[in-house]
Amino acid sequence: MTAPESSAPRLRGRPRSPAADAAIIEAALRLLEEGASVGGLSIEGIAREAGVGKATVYRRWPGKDALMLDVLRSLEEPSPEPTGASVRDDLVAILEFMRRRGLAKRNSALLRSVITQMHAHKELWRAYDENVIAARRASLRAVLRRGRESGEIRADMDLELLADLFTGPMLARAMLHEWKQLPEGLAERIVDTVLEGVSPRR
Amino acid sequence: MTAPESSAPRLRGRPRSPAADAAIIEAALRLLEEGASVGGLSIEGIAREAGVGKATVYRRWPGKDALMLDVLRSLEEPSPEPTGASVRDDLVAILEFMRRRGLAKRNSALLRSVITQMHAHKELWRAYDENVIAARRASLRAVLRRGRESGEIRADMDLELLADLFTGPMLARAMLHEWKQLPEGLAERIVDTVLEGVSPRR
DNA sequence: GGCTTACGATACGAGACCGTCTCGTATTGG
DNA sequence: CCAATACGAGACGGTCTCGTATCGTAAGCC
Repeated sequence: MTAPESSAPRLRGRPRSPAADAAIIEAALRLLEEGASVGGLSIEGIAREAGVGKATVYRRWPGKDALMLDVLRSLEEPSPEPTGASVRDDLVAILEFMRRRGLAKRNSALLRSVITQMHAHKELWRAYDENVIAARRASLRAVLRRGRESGEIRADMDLELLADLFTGPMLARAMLHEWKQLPEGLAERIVDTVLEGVSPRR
Repeated sequence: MTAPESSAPRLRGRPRSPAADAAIIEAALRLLEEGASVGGLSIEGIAREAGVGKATVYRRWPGKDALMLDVLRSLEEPSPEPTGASVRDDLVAILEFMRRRGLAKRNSALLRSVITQMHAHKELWRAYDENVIAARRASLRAVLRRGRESGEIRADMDLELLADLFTGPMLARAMLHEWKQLPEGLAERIVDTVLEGVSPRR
């Protein structure tokens, strides 16, 4: 998954076990899923859950922050390329991607914990923000801009606000009432409603 | 502010100091503002910050969870009564109320921490959810229902989805990019855009 | 086989916090 | 004055985690 170290390929002696790498990250994810907070995680607990010595963790990461960053990175999947068919379909695809991520259960409980716990360690959050969120947001903005040029979206709209109008409802629902699952077709309904508006008789 | 005990008015001996009540809750809020996570708060730390003995805290609350609940309650303000002028104005009023709460700085940093940290202690979250969020949601739903009856809102809309469409953007923005403040007029812009839709030429 | 490094396990001292308890003092009612 | 309770401060034994170090063993390279 994630190789904490890529430089200086030591050849002497026994190589580090990739299995341990994976076991550690898996254990951290498992604990987070079970409701542990980022602040409540301990290296000691993670090592125990992973069936691994503490030293094996410290050999790979200098501390909890660095480990957490790799844990987050392990969740990343490439976001979908806009097909370009129509702006409406691209927006649906992006929201549907979010929905599936939220449903993944792994992320559902996790994103909540992460997003806010992160703010405590400002550096961690900045790293996550720049590496992950910024990319997604840029992709979304590109789609919106295209829609404005093609006439599918009113020309006077603030792109920043638009982005929140589309993604906000999905995010809020995922973060606030997790268990009320994100139902099939939610992405389409959000996109179409925001596009067409809530008032009657257009 | 919040009286942890209201029954059994002990008359014997020295009465409990209301100043201590307030100091403890204030201290907890101060620590949360400074970025501490709910999980990271300690009774010991709160007592220290409040300039109060630990026993004084334990005399009032049995543990951290009960204390946290009162800390949250101390943030509550009555949500605005719908004026009934128009559904559009009522929606703006509700969102504007959310915006001001988010700006309060006290809540901004805090709500983030709370909303997700809470999920760890499921009971705490349920209590907060039932006591606070449910009431606001019911008020919002009533406004939406009224709008549907008065014809300001299309009849085929799912109220649950509508609620998320209006509140989601505000919530998401407050939770994700705190520092980018919630600008003046955001409530109006969200409401009007969702009502009228994003597509051009209605 | 010999060298080197990683492995799981565990011991270690340091330190934070827990919840209870005990100080000596302060503040009420009777 | 006296009994009762609250106060701030902090001692106490206990648990947990920290980050480091040291076991004996395992797995690669030469």
